[in-house]
Amino acid sequence: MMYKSEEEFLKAYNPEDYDRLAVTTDILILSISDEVQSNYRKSSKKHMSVLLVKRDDYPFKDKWCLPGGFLKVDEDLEECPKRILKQETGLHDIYLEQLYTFGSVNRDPRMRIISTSYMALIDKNRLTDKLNENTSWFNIKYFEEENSVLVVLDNDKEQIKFKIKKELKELTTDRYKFKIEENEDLAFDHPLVIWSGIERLKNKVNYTDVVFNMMPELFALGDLQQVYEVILNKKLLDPAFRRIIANKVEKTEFVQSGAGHRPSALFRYKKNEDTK
Amino acid sequence: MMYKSEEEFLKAYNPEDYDRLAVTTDILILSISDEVQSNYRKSSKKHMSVLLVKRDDYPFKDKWCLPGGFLKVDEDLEECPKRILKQETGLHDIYLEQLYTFGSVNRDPRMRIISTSYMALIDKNRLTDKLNENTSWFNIKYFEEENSVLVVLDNDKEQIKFKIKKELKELTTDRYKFKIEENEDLAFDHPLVIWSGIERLKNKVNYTDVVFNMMPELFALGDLQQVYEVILNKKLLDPAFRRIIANKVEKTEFVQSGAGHRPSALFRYKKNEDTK
DNA sequence: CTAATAGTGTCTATTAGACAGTATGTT
DNA sequence: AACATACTGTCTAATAGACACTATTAG
Repeated sequence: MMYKSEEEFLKAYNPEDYDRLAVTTDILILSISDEVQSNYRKSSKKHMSVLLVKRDDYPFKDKWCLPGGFLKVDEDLEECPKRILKQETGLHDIYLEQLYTFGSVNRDPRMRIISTSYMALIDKNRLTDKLNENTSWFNIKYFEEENSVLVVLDNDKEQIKFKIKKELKELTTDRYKFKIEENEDLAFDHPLVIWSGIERLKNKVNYTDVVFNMMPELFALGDLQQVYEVILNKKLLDPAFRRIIANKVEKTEFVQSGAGHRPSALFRYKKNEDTK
Repeated sequence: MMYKSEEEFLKAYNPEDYDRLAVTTDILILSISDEVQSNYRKSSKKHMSVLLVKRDDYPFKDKWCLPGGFLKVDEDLEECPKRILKQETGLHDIYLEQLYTFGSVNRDPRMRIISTSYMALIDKNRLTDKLNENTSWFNIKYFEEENSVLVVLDNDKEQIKFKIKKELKELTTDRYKFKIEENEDLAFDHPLVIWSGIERLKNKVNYTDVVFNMMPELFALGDLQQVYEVILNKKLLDPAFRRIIANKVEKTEFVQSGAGHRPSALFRYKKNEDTK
């Protein structure tokens, strides 16, 4: 059919002619948690941690899932995760990055739902409000094997495990696509979202400064190094690490003492002026 | 409201209670084109090129845009770009990767539309069918400045220019987010899609083997190098280039001769067995 | 022979990895 | 003094950049 003008076209256009579907966003909120050691002289052990919500309604009633919600028609797509984030943590102005959009036909039993996932990186110290009920931080550990990863989440009371299979994509790529191999405890396709986010963070850590979104204003280099280590899941050598981050941080006049050993100087993030 | 069972919940669930919105996908189809030189001894000059479609209806009537279409309710999200790709090029089994999901409230005058963009990489030699009418390949050139990029597309008859502004994201990242600064000729937010794709490809070229999706079965290393050069938009040094790709290709018994200079050996892509 | 690209050898500069050492706090 | 971490010096290995050279074809 041909129309004479855009106005005429739009007047004749009827959204009701199309099938119903909905868009939601899910947010992978990541942070770093400290585990206090029994021996007062040892430094605290760090973990990555993720904020999960226990579903109190169908579908997936009583399972854990990522915070998320329906997109409103009058709200930009990126506003949706910001709104949910504010609701769950009380924080705004935090680092947020789009991860991936999932849209298999049967991912939600209610109706056809397309879900865009986001990753948020926060510094837990900024959390002042109490967490909502049904909400809890889970420490993340992951064990990579040849073609799969086992991810273990725990919050002292409960443990959640899932396994992701890495399948080499057809054709010529060395990138993986993922499939859920085992999952008992998490709702929807959220294991995929969690693992996509971890992979993304692992990569990004090497060529961006995103980590500093998870750090407090002032920090010791040893702590910073530990954060890199838990994200990358491997030990780093001190001198190499310090060389690499040298131009990303600046020393302050403050020190952190009282831990039974040489006090560490406190640093702050310094934006690198020479952007190549 | 509380329900006794999942069945009961789903029975009471009414999709009609929610506002209408639609999901579309747009595909950035990239390939490499050769420009034959006047001097028979000079090798052909290569360009990246993108497939565009001229809109024959409102909105944006008579403007160029990326191929795309509405997601059907009974179709997985990734099936949608595959279907459109088949329709536009006659090809299936081609490299496809999700880029980004755009969802500003007013990106489409018809109704609320969320659009997931994909990037497809193809080897033009595989194209046997004639292109649809209203469809054309445009060569891509881009000029990067301090905080912006000028992208110029042309297909001999028409030239399309747009300018993207790179804004440093708030907070601590060195990644950019983009904004359209100038655009006369392209529909929707497609300049953003095109530039996101080019950036993605530029990065990926360094740590994956995606380029080989744009190469024929057999190719000369000089040609391969030129493809890297047009993607990265800079000259590479021969020895360095050959060192880097050495373990990604294998020499065949074939050569390419008849060009007024030393014939080049033909290589084929070789998957690297040691995946670290 | 000439123009043009194909392909290699090798030196240098830069960066990453490894290890051993010194420094300095608390109990 | 003992422990634990903070921080540095320096050697070595690996990688990237640069340049100059040799090789081989059609006309």
